This record gives sequence, C-alpha cells and structure tokens, in this order.
Amino acid sequence: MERKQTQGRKKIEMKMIANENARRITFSKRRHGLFKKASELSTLCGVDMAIVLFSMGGKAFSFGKPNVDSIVDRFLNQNAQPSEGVSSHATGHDDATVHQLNQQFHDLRKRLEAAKKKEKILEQLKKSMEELKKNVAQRVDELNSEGSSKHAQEEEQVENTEINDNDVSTIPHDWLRL
Amino acid sequence: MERKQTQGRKKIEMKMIANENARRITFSKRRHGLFKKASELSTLCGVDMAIVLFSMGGKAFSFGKPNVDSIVDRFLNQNAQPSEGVSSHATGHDDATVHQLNQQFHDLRKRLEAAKKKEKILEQLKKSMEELKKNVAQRVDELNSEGSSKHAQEEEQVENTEINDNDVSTIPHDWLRL
DNA sequence: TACCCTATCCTTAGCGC
DNA sequence: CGCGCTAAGGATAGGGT
Repeated sequence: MERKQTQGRKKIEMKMIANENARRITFSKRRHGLFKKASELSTLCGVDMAIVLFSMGGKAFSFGKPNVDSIVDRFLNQNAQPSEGVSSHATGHDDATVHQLNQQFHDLRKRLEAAKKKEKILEQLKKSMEELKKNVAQRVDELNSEGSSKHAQEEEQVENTEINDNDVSTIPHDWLRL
Repeated sequence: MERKQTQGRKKIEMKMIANENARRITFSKRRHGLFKKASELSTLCGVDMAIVLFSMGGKAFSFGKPNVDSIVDRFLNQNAQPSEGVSSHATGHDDATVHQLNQQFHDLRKRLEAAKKKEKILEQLKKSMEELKKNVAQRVDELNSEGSSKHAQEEEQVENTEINDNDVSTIPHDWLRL
C-alpha cells in the first residue's frame, strides 16, 4: 500500500495567515488567480475593469482592461459629462455604438498624450543611467584598488517589477517614476 | 432509472458570450465570484485593494478594502512620489554606498526595460488609433447620411497588445560584479 | 432579479524540486 | 523565485422556481 504522495488541498481558515512566508505564497497564487478571473470576466462579458492592490511590502500590482488609468478616470468622472470629441455635432443621432467608439477614442487620445510625455523623459532616464553607471564604476574601481574582499552575498532588494501580467496592457503603473 | 436533473457544469469557450441574456447572468455570477475572491485575498494576506468595473450598461460596480477611494488615491499619488532614494554622494567608503548605487541601478534598468516595452506599444497604439479614427469617421458619416439599411455591430478590438520583448538590456549584465 | 440544484470544471494548500 | 504535483475545496454553466 502506498501512501498518497500529498495530502492535497486542505481547507484554511479565513483569517490573516500568520506565517509570513506562507502568506506571501498565497498572495502570489491568489493574485494570479484573481487576475485570471478578472480577465475571463472581461472577455466573456466584454466589460472594462481595473484592479489595483498593494502588497504588504507596499508594492503595487494592477490589472486593467483596456488599462487601469482609463478605468480610474471613468470612475472619478462618473457624474461628469462623458466625452465629446468626434461626433460633437451629432446632437440628435446619438447611438450606443458611436458613443462607445467615442469613449474608446477618448481613452486612446489620453493614452497617446501621456505616452508622448513619457518619451521625452526617456532621454532623461538614459542620461541618468549613464551617470549612475559612471559613478558606480568609479566606486568599484576605488574598492578594487584598495584591496578586494569577500562581502558580496546580499544585494538585490528591488526585485520583482511584475512587468508581465496574464493579460492585456498591464504596464506597471510606476514604470515612470523619477 | 432517473434522468439526471441537470447536466452539470460545462466548459465554455473564452470569448464574448453572444446571447445577451446569458451574458448578463454570467456577468452577475462572476462578478460576485470575483469580489469574493478579492475579499478572501485581502483578508488572508492583509492587503488593501480595489476593483472597479463597468457593466455593458455603463453602470459601475466596485469593491474596495478599506475602500475604493483610498486605493485610487494611493495609486494616483504614486507617480509623484520622490521615492526617497539614496543620499546622493555619501563620501563614505563603505560598501553601503556601493550597495545603494547598485540597487538604484537595478531599479533604473528595470524601468528602462519597461520603457522600451512601452515604446513598442506606442507604435501599435498609433496604428490602432488611426484605424479607430477612420472607423468613427465612417460611422458618423453613415449616421449623417441616414437612410441606409441597419448597420452590423461590427466592432473592433483596440486591445490585444501582444508584445514580445526580447533583449532589452543595453548594458552587459555583469559589467558590475560585486 | 435572486436563489436553488447538480455535475463538472477550476483553483489552490501543502510539498518537493 | 518559479514550476510541478496531488487531491480536496470552491466556483459555476445550465436549468428550474
């Protein structure tokens, strides 16, 4: 008789998980599960939505269709008048389709504008990096020429930028932060 | 010999549900499921989060812990954060400085990667927009010249950002080895 | 609209690599 | 970390009230 290899899934109490490590694992797993469910819901029903959550470490994760910002924007401007752009003079023939297209167009324009801004900053970013590079190299040189040692084990604390999510355009909201 | 009362759950294709009524039912059911998952995740892991979604009818639904606005606030304010980094040039000679610089470098590189990805999306975005623009213009024309037969509801997905980003690092991975 | 029910399908806790 | 595995727990499509 063989023992079962694993005990399989067990029920857990719905309270904050005490063990910090287990909590992190659960956070990771369930976050992915949640995003997947969200993705399915949005495709099955053709609706727009966004999810934003902050881990215990303060790191932010997000999912959005078509993107988080457009949803947040809509959320904040719920009681404001929608958008007016293309069919501005179509006072009488307002159709759901046109309205929808309008909405999408509006969102796209916003995204383009934002993107252009970010392009400029890109250059700055590159320069900053070059300088940083120089700085570090110099520092390392100093250290090396003064007798190398063995301290090298721990570093890399930044980790995990979560650039790739399971669906659509999920660009890290903080991809630009100087 | 009784017939089974129901056929039980069946697998469904992951595409927009055609039948409008079924779609609404699924929307309702899965929305509840999603919110429940979200609630569980937030309690199990003790994290804050928010979900906002708009039904096809344009109605907004939301979930938030502790509430949506606080999350949205945090999300929006994050882009302006100074991020308290590293005191420029610590005249020190300890490896702490190097460590900090190294950390900052990693951070920068991650951002650069994300930025390049963004660049690609930009191109696609522009194309999408051109097309959308054309679409809208055409739609409006149709409406203005009214009298034609009923239009088909042929939309188009603006989304679908399939970006395969390979090799983004401009700097050799080991140019700096601590 | 909101529940109820059942038979599946899907998610994930707990371990190991 | 991420990936795989197993099996129990949970979500839910389809149908009914």
